[in-house]
Amino acid sequence: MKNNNQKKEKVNLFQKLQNDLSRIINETPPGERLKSEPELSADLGVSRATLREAMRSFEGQGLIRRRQGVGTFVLDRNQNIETGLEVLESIETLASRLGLEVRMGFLEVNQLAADEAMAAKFDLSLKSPVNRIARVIWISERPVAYLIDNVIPQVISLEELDDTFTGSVLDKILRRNSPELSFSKTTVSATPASPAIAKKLQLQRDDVLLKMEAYLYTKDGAMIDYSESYFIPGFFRFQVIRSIGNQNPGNG
Amino acid sequence: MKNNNQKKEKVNLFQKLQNDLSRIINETPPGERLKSEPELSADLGVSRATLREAMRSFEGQGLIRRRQGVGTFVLDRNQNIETGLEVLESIETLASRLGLEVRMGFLEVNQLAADEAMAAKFDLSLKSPVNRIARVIWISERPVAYLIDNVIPQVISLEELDDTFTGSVLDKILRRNSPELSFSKTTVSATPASPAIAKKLQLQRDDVLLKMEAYLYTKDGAMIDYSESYFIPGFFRFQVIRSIGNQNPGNG
DNA sequence: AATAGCCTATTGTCAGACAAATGATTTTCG
DNA sequence: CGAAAATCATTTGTCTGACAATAGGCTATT
Repeated sequence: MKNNNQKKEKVNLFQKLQNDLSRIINETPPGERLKSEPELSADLGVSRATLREAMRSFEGQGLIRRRQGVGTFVLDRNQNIETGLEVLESIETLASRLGLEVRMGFLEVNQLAADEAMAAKFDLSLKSPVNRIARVIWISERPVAYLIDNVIPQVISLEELDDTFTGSVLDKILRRNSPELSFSKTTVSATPASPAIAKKLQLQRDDVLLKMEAYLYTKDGAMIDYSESYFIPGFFRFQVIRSIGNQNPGNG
Repeated sequence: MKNNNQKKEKVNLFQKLQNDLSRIINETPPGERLKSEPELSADLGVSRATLREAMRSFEGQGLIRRRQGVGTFVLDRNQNIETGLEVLESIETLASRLGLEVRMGFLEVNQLAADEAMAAKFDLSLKSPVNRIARVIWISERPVAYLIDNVIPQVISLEELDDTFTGSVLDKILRRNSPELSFSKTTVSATPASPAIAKKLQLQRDDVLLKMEAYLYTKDGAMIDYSESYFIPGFFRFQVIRSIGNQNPGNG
């Protein structure tokens, strides 16, 4: 009996591979070549086929460039956070995937009573309690984003927001795997910085911000989190693949 | 005399596979299962390993969900897309779909020589001609957007931009159905209005604009149009559905 | 010195095999 | 008979080894 796999943990091999490969890519200076695929697969203990799936995934994220006959090269990320909008992930998860060092500043947690607008969003009655979690995200000693989550206490109570809280409501819900999430409906816009936000982000008032409003839904169809996010444009590039719609069949 | 923009017949196998697979996914109703990987790879004429690289790429975009022992399923990515970003359409088509009356002002058409940045985008040589089409969009007697298309002359020549031209490069290409389009890679950002654009949109300088940069690709994988679009935020709200990444393996 | 051809390293693709997970089916047994 | 256990078929996950295609460097020839 040939057994080349002594022990396989329950964790997803592919995810572990993605982490390892992500680390290697991040540790490699932009423009440099990675080791060859046979070498890497040997180093990482996976087959070349599996490694190539991960490579393809990173290529799709614009982190590497593969050239047949030459090698695989690390692209210059230019300290930009560039990500697809199709999949929702926390900025902390995104940053660690990109090898950027982020830290959180100015965590503010309040419980407030729902005003009319908020009550309507959550389909709650007026003055129901809503937990508001606001934070500033720093990258390389500069504030780059301001994020506000409004979440109903049934999903995240104030007691849960202890030392272990990283700041990301999304990550917390995902980690405990309850409730099961389905999708987020996000609206993209632009806005001048209000005085309050400008101060937090060390900007001038009315400087330009990219704004996203997101409604997070569970598989039951309940809306459990309404967030407003403000990004300094220079640091963030959000991508989306737009497919070609059904053409007008009338014209042939 | 050597224009290397002509595509070799031997197009990227992976790109072709992505197109085929994309069509299959789009034709499959959400929630339905795709054929098994061995079947699909046989249908599409590629090996299972290559197919799986493409699958991984689509999984990363949140289009499908794969479950070991069960199959691969098409996710429901458009619960409600009204002005969603998922599908590319011209602003003229969008407006007519919404019953808005739009008109075009300030159509400007130039031919310019590609500078370094533009040449790199199109993979052309320096100073190759590029046609630039800029226009202002008006809705209800107010300018609301400024759109710039840069397109290679092989796709749209200056002679084609006659009276019948509505202003939309996208619509023109779609109407004549050549070349066949595949998708657009769009980046969303925010920017203050430059003096030139502010004047065209009747704004103050440094007023906030939503900016989109889009690269339009044909089914051959060639990039044929690079566009910059500036929208006044109050008039546009772009939505996108973001699915939850599969953080938890094999847990139905 | 310039050029054409060869060599080698690297990614691209393939075929086949087995492992692991899942849901349906059949068997076992109280 | 009914429920639990075992079995089976299907499907994705991963591995192995091989060959093709490409690019860049090296060498021999002119």
